[in-house]
Amino acid sequence: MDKGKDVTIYDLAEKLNISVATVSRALKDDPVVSKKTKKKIFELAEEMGYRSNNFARNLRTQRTNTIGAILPRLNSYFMSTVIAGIEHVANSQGYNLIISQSSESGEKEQQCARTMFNNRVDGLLVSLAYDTDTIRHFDSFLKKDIPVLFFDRCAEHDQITSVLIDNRKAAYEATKHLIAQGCRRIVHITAHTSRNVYTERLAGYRQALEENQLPFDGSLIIRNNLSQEAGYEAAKDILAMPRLPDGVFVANDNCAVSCMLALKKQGVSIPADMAFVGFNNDPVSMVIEPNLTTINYPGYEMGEVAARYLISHLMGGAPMTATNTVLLRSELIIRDSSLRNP
Amino acid sequence: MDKGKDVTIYDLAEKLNISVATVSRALKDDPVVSKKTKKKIFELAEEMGYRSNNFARNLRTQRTNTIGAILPRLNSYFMSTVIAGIEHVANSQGYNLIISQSSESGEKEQQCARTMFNNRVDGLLVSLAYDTDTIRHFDSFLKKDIPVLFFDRCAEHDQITSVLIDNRKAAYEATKHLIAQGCRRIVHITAHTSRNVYTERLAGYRQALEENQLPFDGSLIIRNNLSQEAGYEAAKDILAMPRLPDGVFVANDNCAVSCMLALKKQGVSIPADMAFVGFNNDPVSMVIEPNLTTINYPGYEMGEVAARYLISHLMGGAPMTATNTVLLRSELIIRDSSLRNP
DNA sequence: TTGTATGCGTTATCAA
DNA sequence: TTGATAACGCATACAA
Repeated sequence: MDKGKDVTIYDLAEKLNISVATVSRALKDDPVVSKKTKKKIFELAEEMGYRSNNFARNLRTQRTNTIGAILPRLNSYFMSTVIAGIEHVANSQGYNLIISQSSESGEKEQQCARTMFNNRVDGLLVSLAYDTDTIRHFDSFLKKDIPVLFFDRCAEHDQITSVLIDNRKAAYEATKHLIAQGCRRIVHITAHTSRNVYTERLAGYRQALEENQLPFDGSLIIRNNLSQEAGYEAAKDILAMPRLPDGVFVANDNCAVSCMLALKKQGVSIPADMAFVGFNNDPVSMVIEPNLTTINYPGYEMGEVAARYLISHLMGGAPMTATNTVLLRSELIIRDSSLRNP
Repeated sequence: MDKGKDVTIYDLAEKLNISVATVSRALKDDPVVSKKTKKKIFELAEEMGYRSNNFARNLRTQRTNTIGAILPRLNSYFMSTVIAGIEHVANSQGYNLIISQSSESGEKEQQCARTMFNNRVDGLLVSLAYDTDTIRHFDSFLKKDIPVLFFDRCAEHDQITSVLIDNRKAAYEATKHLIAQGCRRIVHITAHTSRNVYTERLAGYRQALEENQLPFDGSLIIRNNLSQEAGYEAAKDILAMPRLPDGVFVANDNCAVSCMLALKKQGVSIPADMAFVGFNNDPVSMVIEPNLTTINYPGYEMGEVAARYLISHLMGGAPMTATNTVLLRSELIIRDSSLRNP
């Protein structure tokens, strides 16, 4: 048990008086090596505390066994849940995971991509930043046939598969539900961006209005960054409206919750005066009173699916280009914040 | 712009009719290379889309420029905040971050450690799992002088520095506050483990009782896994007590919040009947009504400090063995859940 | 200031 | 079934 130096296959080979080639093969569990030698080698490796050198292997094989993930932020409930799912799959498949966050900045996202590229990840999982307006920074990957996969915050690209839910449909269901509860003037709070998830949700909202012969009123759309603080601001905006709305559909639970709190403080009764629906099924939706009706967004599953998909491709499975989009199931969870006739 | 093949320093050298050694040195910005040649090399590198091969370099230098992080779980508010802090520092210092989760299992933690070891991380950040009872799985790192650093969930070890808050003191303050609010029978909900953070909090709780001549009553200690579900169960336990408590100090906001919800549903008035204090300053503490008094636990800062500490050591800074413990400031945030005489 | 030559630990291609 | 050996791309000791 030497302290400083690492044990290599040369050490093993020398000690057993065989060639490094055989040792290498044995360690890979190559069936061509005889059981006997294999056993000898394994035992000695164990005894000498051998560990394979990944760099040398990577250098040789030109693969890293590492997948990269670029996320807009790490410290949100949804994203951390997704990461947990990704990590779980990656780890169980023997892949390493390297993670970085774009902090919702397109510029930072490009940096992250470059770093991932230089680290030669075998594949890349990405959820786009708020203000990413071009996805050319992934071209270098595609050019080298390194698969890239978007999840949640996606963009159209014919070489990149997207894993997401049907945001339009989910928003449609949410809005329809509010209408069914008697709402006629429904505010929609969404992000100030053209990121797919938000435009789709807006589209679903509009569709539900139209199908129910309700006019679309642009003054009922509030755009902000969907943070907690933004929720308080939104409440002010709502209270300042010449005619108060009777329903609010928010593209994010966090923002919905703080908005509800602010409105409640001003004497607004929920759901009687205003019914609320959020998005994500964040744990806070169960803490706010009344509990928030929301869209269940399976973050953990999304992480698992995305990672599994990427890895199975890396392991020589189905080509990615075949499928353009993988849609996960989501569902409306009805709670008290929107139930007017219980 | 060849598609398949990577550009190497050999390509650059050949094209410029100089040696690879010079190219290598120039790319490292070695001052020994003349400005002129350096410029030529940089320009060509840019033009040909050269990117350095980290494996080759790592293989050569025996360093990876990567730090590993093992966390009990990724999908909790606190932990994801810590990760964000770690990632921020690592990234800005040019270090890669590889992450894995032990899922609160000591066994899985050992696996993670082994993987990190095989990936030859330059340093390791660890927050221990619930049921980790030995830390021998980090010996292999220490033997090779790979620095290991604990944060939040720590264990005593004379070669491992710990970054944490003064849990005992924080719990002491929390309990003292409840006593000052008139509480005399204070329940403490904590984890079913001997992990430092929980034993320390319990110790702080006891100390506050003793200093105020209140008897310690083991039947007032509720142990569970501090999850949301556990909070509901804890509420049942509390309501089943022969004599109801008048204060509750929970080692975790999430659990506190669900416990409060369950108690409220049963007609318990908070803080009048029972005052509540949580731990962590999780966002839900601001959503629950009344808002939860809690200990502010600076997760992001903790991540930053831990990462910075490790990296500065790696870059040849202060040796880690000098400092045993880095204590971060925490503070009691008083909100309505514990304020009896407003 | 630049060049030569070697080793880092594996894997893969031959040949035996 | 095994062995010898050439890459893989880079960094550095030594020489020039």
